[in-house]
Amino acid sequence: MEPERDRLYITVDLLIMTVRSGQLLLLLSRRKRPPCEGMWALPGRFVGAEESAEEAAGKLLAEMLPVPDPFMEQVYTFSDVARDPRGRVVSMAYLISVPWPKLEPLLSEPGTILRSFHLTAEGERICLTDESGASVAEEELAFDHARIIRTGLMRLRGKIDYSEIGFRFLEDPDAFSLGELQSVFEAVLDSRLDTSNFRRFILSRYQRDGRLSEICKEEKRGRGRPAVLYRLETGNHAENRREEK
Amino acid sequence: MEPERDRLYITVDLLIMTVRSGQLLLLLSRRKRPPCEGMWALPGRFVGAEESAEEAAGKLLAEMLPVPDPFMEQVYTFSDVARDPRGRVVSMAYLISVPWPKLEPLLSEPGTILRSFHLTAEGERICLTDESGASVAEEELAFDHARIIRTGLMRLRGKIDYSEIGFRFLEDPDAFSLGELQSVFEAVLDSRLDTSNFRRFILSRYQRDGRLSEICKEEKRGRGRPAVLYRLETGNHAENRREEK
DNA sequence: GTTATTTATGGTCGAAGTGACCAAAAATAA
DNA sequence: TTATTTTTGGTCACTTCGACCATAAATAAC
Repeated sequence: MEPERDRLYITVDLLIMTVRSGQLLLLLSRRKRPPCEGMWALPGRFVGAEESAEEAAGKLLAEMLPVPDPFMEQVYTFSDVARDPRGRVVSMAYLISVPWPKLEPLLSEPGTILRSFHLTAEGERICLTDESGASVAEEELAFDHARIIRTGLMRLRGKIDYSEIGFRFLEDPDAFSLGELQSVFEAVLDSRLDTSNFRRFILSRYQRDGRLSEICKEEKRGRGRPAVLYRLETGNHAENRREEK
Repeated sequence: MEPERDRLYITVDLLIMTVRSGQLLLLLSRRKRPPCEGMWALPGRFVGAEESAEEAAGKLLAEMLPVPDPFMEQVYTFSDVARDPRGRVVSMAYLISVPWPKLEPLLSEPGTILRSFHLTAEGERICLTDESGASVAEEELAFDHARIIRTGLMRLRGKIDYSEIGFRFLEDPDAFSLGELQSVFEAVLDSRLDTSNFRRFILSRYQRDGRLSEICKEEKRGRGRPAVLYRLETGNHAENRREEK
């Protein structure tokens, strides 16, 4: 698709995030074409005239990473005039939470161009780090994607302790331990949490209204004492409260 | 402007809100043209190819209601395929907080087509009430504007107790009493608050870091004991935390 | 097999915050 | 002068939260 001047286009850009061994990962691909050729970019796609942005984002995700039952959430819409040198392109950003075990086999498939980067933030600047430790500077990111990533990360961090988005990174929301959940929170917030306090927080918040229930304790992997497994009823609870600058 | 088929358009729709005597008001205008002729609608405008959505929203506001230093905030972007019968129109909603004393003279000017409605919510449904008590049903609202209004109201309510948005409804952010601020909160939340607890909440939150400071006590209108006046430093504090469903 | 290590679970303690009150001060209205 | 209204300040019980500590139950090390 070649954009025309004097016309206005909409794209969706995906913030595909996952948590692997205590680290928050973001998926980027290297641009093969100008503009911004060779730079790292969020996967994106133009929105067609016959589809909603949600549908466009869903289709793009299905093409690139056919994960079952993906969790998508609109983050923000970026409409600066000069954000795309090709012309007038408005970008709607969607945040997608994927459990790492579902993502990992898809990433190693031959056709995949997506690569994962460890995502953190230092003050206002985001930090993206390669598997080898090499970091991607904000200047190496295409368009205004650094800003989009920053917005998405702040959104995720802001929502994690009052919405269910943290649970969407769990391999199996019907059988997880509190330790696994804590690991997700620590990866997202990039800080260590007190295990005992975290347990109290989660249980008091979700077990009170019966959405979090103990399931039969199975024998589990890992070193220490085996953990009780829980299940979250993904009810349509009131989950709208706070927002972006 | 006449939309073409097979093309995609972007509009901004404004949620202009104010607080008058303890009530939250929203501005609507009656549509003069099809589609949705005769129905109540949010003021809106197409986004041109040479302007950002923020600029478009600012221009529209300046044309219709030239309030000084308006406070705008992007709420959400609505992109359902069938939301506009003319074709493919994506709407970006902006929330605008205006002090009633600045708004009132503009509303009574001859050219103004905007009218104010008392906005509340009963569960999932919004309630819009005329000055005379007559209510506007969700079905009398154009397009998907009922949904947009609902999203905006929830956003406002969710942010009011941790962001500075409540202060933007005050006539003078450099000289207000806690009673005036409480009245704003009560209007937005549509519930009564305990005066003493509200005072403690605001002072502990904003006075601690020096952003809220007492100013010299002027003689003031009203009945009871005269109030101490405060001033808020509208610093660029971290105000991004939580978001929409 | 015994000991160290790791992870999970449970609890305490004090600081801070919150909701429901009460009371007094300082103005106006009756 | 008295009643009413609004502001200001305070108490008290309850909850929440951060920083700890202790124990249980598994594996890893020796």
